[in-house]
Amino acid sequence: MQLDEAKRRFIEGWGTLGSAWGVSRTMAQVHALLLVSPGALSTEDIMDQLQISRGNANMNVRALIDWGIVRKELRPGERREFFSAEKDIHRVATLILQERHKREIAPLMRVLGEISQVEESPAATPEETKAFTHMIGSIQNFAQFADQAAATLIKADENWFISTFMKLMLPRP
Amino acid sequence: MQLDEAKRRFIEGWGTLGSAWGVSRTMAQVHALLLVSPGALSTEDIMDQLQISRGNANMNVRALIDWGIVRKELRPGERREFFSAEKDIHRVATLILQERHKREIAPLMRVLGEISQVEESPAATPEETKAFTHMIGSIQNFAQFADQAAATLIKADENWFISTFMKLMLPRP
DNA sequence: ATAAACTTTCAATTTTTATTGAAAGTTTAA
DNA sequence: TTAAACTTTCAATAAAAATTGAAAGTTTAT
Repeated sequence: MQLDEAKRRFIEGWGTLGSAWGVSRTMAQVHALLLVSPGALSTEDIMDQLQISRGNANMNVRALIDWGIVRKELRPGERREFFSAEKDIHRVATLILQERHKREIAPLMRVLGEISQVEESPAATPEETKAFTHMIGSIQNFAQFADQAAATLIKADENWFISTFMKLMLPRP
Repeated sequence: MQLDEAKRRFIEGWGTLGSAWGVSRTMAQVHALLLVSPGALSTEDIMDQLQISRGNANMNVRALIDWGIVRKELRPGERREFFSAEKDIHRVATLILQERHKREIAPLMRVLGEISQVEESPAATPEETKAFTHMIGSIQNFAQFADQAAATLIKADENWFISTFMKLMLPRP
């Protein structure tokens, strides 16, 4: 397979993965394009390569910068902006995790905290209330654990020794 | 807060979380409703409580059954079907993880494996090709590690001792 | 065999989300 | 200050996804 074809397939695959996980297809494709481009690209480059409009390219690049996984790059003597993706995959994972935590997990945790304060009332049996608070509590515990574990493990994978050690030690999923 | 209000808020919050992670809002809401309902519900119950059509309720319940997190329940002497959610949150997490792996991660990994076979060609510099295969390789490694770690950690959290131990030992994210 | 009680399907419709493109805004150089 | 070279915005439009509801299909009891 030629490099161009391989890049095309990566962009397509990354876009598909993104849309399955709630990231717009185009945003994921812009990210993929920047990931596999050796140098920084201009808005026009992105428009050309992905066949999208200027507005669309601009919005999605801006969103990626918001996520912290794409950087503006200014070149002396050039007026337009160039963009490049963070290439360290562990850093990408960390940044995405942080952002999703902030945007989606934290708000849910707040709601869980509030509704776990549910009061006993004549309208519901004590058993029903207890079952509910138990359910909410176990979701809270699990989310907190998963959250912490994810961040820790990304750090762990950055270290070759721990990574290799764990791959040997952990049973297959 | 009354139990009903708390349940309503949970259903809303779970629906919002779902839609941010690529699960349809309604599917997540049906799941949430079943999670906080002590007994099994009929299609009609779901329609009433979430104010959705019969077709919609049926499709989403079926999808949840496909995911393995909702079960049909048949009652002797009743013709219609009742549905109940898996209440063990660790099992829910495991099943969701398995399904998402199968549907979204595995196909991407297949693509990554194929495109990592990219050949040297006159159209690209060896450096460019090497940078590409390095990028793809690090995504492959990371995905494999994360996958394995996630499954292992869910199992770990099922065990109170390990869970508590790790919470003490792992640094904060 | 028929009817009643359900479940499933799917074409039409509605709702939501993404995209366009042109106008408005900004920065730089002369 | 003006013009050129860009970037950003946003109302209109297009595309995608979810939803409805009625018809078709299925199962069970008689």
